[in-house]
Amino acid sequence: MSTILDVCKLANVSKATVSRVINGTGQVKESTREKVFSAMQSLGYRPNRLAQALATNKTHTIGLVVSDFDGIHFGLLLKQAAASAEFAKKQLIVTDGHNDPDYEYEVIMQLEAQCDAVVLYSRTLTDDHIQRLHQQLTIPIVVINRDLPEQLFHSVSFQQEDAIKLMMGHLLDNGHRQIACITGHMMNPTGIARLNGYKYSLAQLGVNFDEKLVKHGVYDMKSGYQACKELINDGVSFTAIIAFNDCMALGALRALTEAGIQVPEQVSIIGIDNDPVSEFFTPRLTTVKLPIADMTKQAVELAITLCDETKATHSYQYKGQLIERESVMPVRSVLSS
Amino acid sequence: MSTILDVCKLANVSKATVSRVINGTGQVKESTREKVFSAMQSLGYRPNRLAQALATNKTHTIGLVVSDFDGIHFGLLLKQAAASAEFAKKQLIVTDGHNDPDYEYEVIMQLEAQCDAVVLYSRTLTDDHIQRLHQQLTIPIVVINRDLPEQLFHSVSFQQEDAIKLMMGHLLDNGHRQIACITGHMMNPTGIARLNGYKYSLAQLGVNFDEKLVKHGVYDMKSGYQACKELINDGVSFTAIIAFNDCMALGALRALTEAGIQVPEQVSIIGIDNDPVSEFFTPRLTTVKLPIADMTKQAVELAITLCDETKATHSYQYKGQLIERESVMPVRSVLSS
DNA sequence: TATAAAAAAGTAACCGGTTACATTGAAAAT
DNA sequence: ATTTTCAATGTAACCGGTTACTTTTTTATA
Repeated sequence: MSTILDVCKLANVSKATVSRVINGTGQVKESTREKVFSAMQSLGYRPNRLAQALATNKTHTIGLVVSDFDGIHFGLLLKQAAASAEFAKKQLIVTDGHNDPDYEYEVIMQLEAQCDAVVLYSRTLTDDHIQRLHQQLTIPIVVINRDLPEQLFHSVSFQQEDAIKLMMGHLLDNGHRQIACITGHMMNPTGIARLNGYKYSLAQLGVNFDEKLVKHGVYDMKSGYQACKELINDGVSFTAIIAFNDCMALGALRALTEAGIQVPEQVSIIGIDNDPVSEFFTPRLTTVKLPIADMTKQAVELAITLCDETKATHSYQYKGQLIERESVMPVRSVLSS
Repeated sequence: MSTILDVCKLANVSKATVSRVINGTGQVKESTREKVFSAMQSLGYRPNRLAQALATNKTHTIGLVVSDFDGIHFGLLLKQAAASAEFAKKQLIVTDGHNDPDYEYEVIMQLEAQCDAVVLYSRTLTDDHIQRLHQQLTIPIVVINRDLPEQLFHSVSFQQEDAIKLMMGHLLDNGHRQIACITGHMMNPTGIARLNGYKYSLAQLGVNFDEKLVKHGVYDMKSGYQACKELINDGVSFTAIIAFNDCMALGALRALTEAGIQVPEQVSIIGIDNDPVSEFFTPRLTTVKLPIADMTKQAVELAITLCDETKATHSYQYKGQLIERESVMPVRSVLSS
């Protein structure tokens, strides 16, 4: 791997001059520029990014941290982040926190010297961790999908509670009253906000909250499947299931199918995310779209802006959008009444 | 962000001494070590990785390059790579090549100064690109899922052709003779090897290869869906579909379902990958497992080994394993005969 | 043609670490 | 008491770039 010195020798100029032609800064005679260029060419020279970063204190890199690489939105998120980063000619470095808050915290702190800004999509970090990060870090951080009480940092968030209300509204409008709920993790704000939405919607119509109708999943198909199976085995009666994401809804669908329960004729299901696979199941899953790609784009672009200019705290809010497909229908009793 | 100099001042020692306690090298008096430690502590000091890398020419980082972030195996691959890397206390930096061979080539060359080794899972790079990479790069490269004629570099590969033969064998054993095929990209060796497997198996039983039964997809559900729709619209008759991955098989399943064609009663489907979602569709998809997690683990571990020692070219071969579920059954005519 | 101004190129310090080598001081050996 | 040995620490060069500042060369102006 050749260095700038090799280029210097071959082109018979100083480091400064080579540096100037690399960066297109300062004044360089055309003939010299060509000399240097061809030297770089013939050596296959590529400036060492680490050295450049060290010297300029600019890495031209955005760090993207997720709690876990198998996160549900992970694919879309990464793809969009990569696209936005490349568009701005920034490098993207992606890391996960192994679902361990302390590890994740360390990972982010380590990123400080390697990035100009970081985008965080965390499921595991506590609010307190995030606060500390915000205080300690000297580089800007943009948080996706996390609302902290005070708007202390840049964030791109989603109206969790409203989204659930939207889903519940759809179910309630279709006459459902016995609505089972498959939640996600309950240690973070997302799960809590969503459960609040569920309870709120129930209360609005004077339906009692029934603990037995609530099962906790971990956002994957398997846990949705299992939660639904428990629901069935428990013998509680319900006419609809609301799941805190599409994957779990789809897992539940499978459990229902296995149990010989018809969807949506006997039980309706609604999910949230608008996961690409949802359209391919039978019946096609009714869901609420969580615009993760848009949110990611916003977050990465904001992060990129923040590399160069300090800005007052920005925060963007996105909301859900109902996508009606085939997994929800009016409850039988309503039809026949 | 504090530097080593801040620690020096606070602890009243030289850079060398601080460096020694950071790395646990050389001799340092216990009392001094403590002094330095507490200085680092109170400053929240973290050594700058870039500077360390520049000085030592060791980055403790493995680069993972994929052609595209929405690659099918992407989730599992990343998760496993992250786990293996962390286990060895290496940083993992992940990049995609935007499905553009030249861009991908550049990305990898750029990684040279930032990584000690790179693991490549490429769908877009040509054999020639890979050869050039191998010649140009001064760091080792491990290629997943790619067989080059000569064993010039480290690789972890999958017996593509045999896997297809396994799938075809299963279909043929079940009496199927009219087997439609939904392929993937045809510009890379994987697609070609797989198609060869298809043709070979057909030829073995003296079944004519019929161009009309072959449709090209791009490994996602949508293309599988569309390919299958075309098959139906074309009016060609077939009793089974073999798809070059599970996603496309699942897309085809959806198309069949929509057309009112029963799976597996009227048409059998088989995929390859053992994608986690395959189990949740109805009917559960019969498939051939492609042990991507194992392969990734192998590749990353090999890459990590190669950071420290130069080794002769290694190459590992994995093979497929049939997972029988519910989407394949004996062809009707055979049953009734 | 001499001189000021502008352009081109070079010098050297710096970014934040590591490390070979030099120096210091104290314990061990003579 | 003197010399040897070695643990403990410091000095300075280096990694591969950037950049403020200086010097040299060229061009423009008088």
